[in-house]
Amino acid sequence: MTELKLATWNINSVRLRIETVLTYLREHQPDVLCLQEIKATDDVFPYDAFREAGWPHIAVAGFKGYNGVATISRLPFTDSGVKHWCGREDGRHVWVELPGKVEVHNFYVPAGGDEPDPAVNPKFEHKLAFLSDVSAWFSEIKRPRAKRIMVGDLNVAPLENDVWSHKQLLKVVSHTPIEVDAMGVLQRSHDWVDALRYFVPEAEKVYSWWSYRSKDWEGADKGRRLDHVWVTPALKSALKSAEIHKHVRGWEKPSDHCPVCITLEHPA
DNA sequence: ATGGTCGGTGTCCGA
Repeated sequence: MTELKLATWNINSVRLRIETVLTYLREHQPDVLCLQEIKATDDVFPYDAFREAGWPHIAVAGFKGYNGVATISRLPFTDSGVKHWCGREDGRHVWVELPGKVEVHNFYVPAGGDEPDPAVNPKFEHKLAFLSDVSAWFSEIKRPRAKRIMVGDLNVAPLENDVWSHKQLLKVVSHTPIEVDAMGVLQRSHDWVDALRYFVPEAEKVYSWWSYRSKDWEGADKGRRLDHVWVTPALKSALKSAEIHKHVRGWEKPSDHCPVCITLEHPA
């Protein structure tokens, strides 16, 4: 393996958008694609479509109707598994190990509902507990030279220029100080490097999600960066590029998220 | 301006 190309994408129903995903795979040729919100159980996941397209290695943590994550790959897995969080088996984390002992953790963090107060909103309480539990786990398994990648719809836009208006979103779930703090704890739990911001200056606005509730998503450009790719320090020097594939948001019948993609050099 | 639009366990719920 000389180069590893890995993308993450909240697809908002893998069955409805299977042709869209295949088009993306053919166009961008990632070795590994991590999907979130597949909205499918394991038994109805479209395995054959991915196998026939050339991505035969698939790990799924499915769930009926909501959530669900899947990692599809051209490279075989040397190990894989599903982890459950907060006492629920709700399809929010699947992990795989690639040749060269590179672990890829694919997450769908709870969105958290509308009210950013854990005392009155159980969904927000769940989101904070989820981030806290994952942080504690990464702190436990942390090893200085571990080659790990964490990706997914983390449902937090941590930096001022990860949202269209920092001031107007301070009380909007995804950008509140309490979530941004929780994400900071998570990021420090394994000294994660934010791959996109490794290449894009913090002063530059960059988004991966634009609401469906906008007549003109591109013109209004009221986006947020909710989708992330993080790598451990051992992989930092291997980072070659990170891109947001914004044009995909403009395709027909799009997901409200677009893919985020990184290229790593010689990760094995 | 507190609406708006999606998808699926579809005529409500979660995003």
